[in-house]
Amino acid sequence: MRKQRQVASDAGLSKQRVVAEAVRLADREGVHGLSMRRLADALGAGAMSLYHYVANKEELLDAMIDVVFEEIELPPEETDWQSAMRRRAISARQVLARHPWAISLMESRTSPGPAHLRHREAVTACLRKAGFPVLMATHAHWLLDVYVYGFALQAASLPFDTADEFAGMAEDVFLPQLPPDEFPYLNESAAALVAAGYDPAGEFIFGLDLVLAALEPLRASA
Amino acid sequence: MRKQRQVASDAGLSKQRVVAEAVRLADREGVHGLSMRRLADALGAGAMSLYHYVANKEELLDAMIDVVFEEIELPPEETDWQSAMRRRAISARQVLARHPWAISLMESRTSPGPAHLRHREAVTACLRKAGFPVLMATHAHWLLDVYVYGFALQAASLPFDTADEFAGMAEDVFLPQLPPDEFPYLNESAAALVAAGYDPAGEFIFGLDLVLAALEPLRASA
DNA sequence: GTGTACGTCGTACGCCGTACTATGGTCGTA
DNA sequence: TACGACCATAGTACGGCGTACGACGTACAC
Repeated sequence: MRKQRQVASDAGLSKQRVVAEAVRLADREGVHGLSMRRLADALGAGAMSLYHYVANKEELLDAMIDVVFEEIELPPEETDWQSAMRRRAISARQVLARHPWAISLMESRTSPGPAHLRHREAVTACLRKAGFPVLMATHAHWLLDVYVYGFALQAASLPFDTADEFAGMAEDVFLPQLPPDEFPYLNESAAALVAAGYDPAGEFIFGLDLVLAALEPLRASA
Repeated sequence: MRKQRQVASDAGLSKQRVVAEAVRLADREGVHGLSMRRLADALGAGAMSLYHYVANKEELLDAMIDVVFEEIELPPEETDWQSAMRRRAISARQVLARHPWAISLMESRTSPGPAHLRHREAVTACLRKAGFPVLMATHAHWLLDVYVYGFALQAASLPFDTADEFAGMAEDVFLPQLPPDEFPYLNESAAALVAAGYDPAGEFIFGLDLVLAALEPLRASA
């Protein structure tokens, strides 16, 4: 019988369990709150035990990113390319909103994991089958990724998440910092945004559809 | 007379000097290489002396980001909106390529500095004067920023910078990891990309012009 | 002259990632 | 059943981090 631990599910460690708990911890406390010691505590283990499942923290972070990619829906095969790309982009945005730490990790992870590669292959396949010439498919893929990750990056850097939070912060924080004579246009747009309501999902769709439409003409030029 | 220090330019510290040296250090060693001690060493000072110019490291990072925004060209006023946005976007890409650490900092900096605000005001002004309705200007501004920062984010996560480096890594690293039967499309596009040559500046212009053209129709609908 | 305020310093504390070493339980084989 | 090998786990320790604290020189106002 195993020694009693402070965690209910004490079914022994495994790389999968370690990585999953790391993701949960990062979701809860942000990437700054993720340390090997705290992760080990959360697993009811000693700090050094983790190093039997990951070579070092870098490898742990790589594995966490790949978990994120596993959560992103692959482009469905049975529809037109725009719907397929739309689906996977929306899924990606949701996943990245759920795991905001992932964006800050992307910049420093250079070698893609298996789920990431599978994802890239599926997206490239979808674009090629839709009639994009090889290099155009590369451009389109790149642009779509830029959009998805760029959006997530900007969204993560905003100190609010909902329309209400935005309205509250606009009144209490932003507008007081923006003298109307020095920043007339920012005042105008902040006021308009408060009136209209800030809607991240809608904002995402707006730009996404613009990008998808802009890519359409590049398709038949094979 | 001041005590002799290990650094040539020993004209006394100041917040500006501290921040400038921090930027230089981050350029040279990356954001991981930037510690208060190393920064103090580079300035020929003790670690704690820095805390008379910045409240804590967070404030230092905020100030560094604002220095980056100072370097980005404001949209010129005398041309059409597309040329103006093009200029400032290209400038932003160059600046972010020069300071790759800036992108990883953006995600965690939530309150914009003065240069950042001035920049936002200028961009918003340019779009409004070009005839974008208030909310459309917001959408356009957001989309352009998504593109610029998203591009920089992706570029920073690539382990190569030039066409030659890419070609070398493709042969030595990427293709060996991609069994052709499992990843046929990625193989195809990697080969095509090696043949065509990877060109980050060109890739940036390609997507930028696509986005600018897509935004044009939103302009007159006031 | 002398008080005061400020720039700078060394030191200390509690974190971090992780190298090294020890330990105890499990299991294949005799 | 006994033993030896293995391996998951734990303990300790080291160097580096951000930074709180208090002491030291000295420039300047009176």
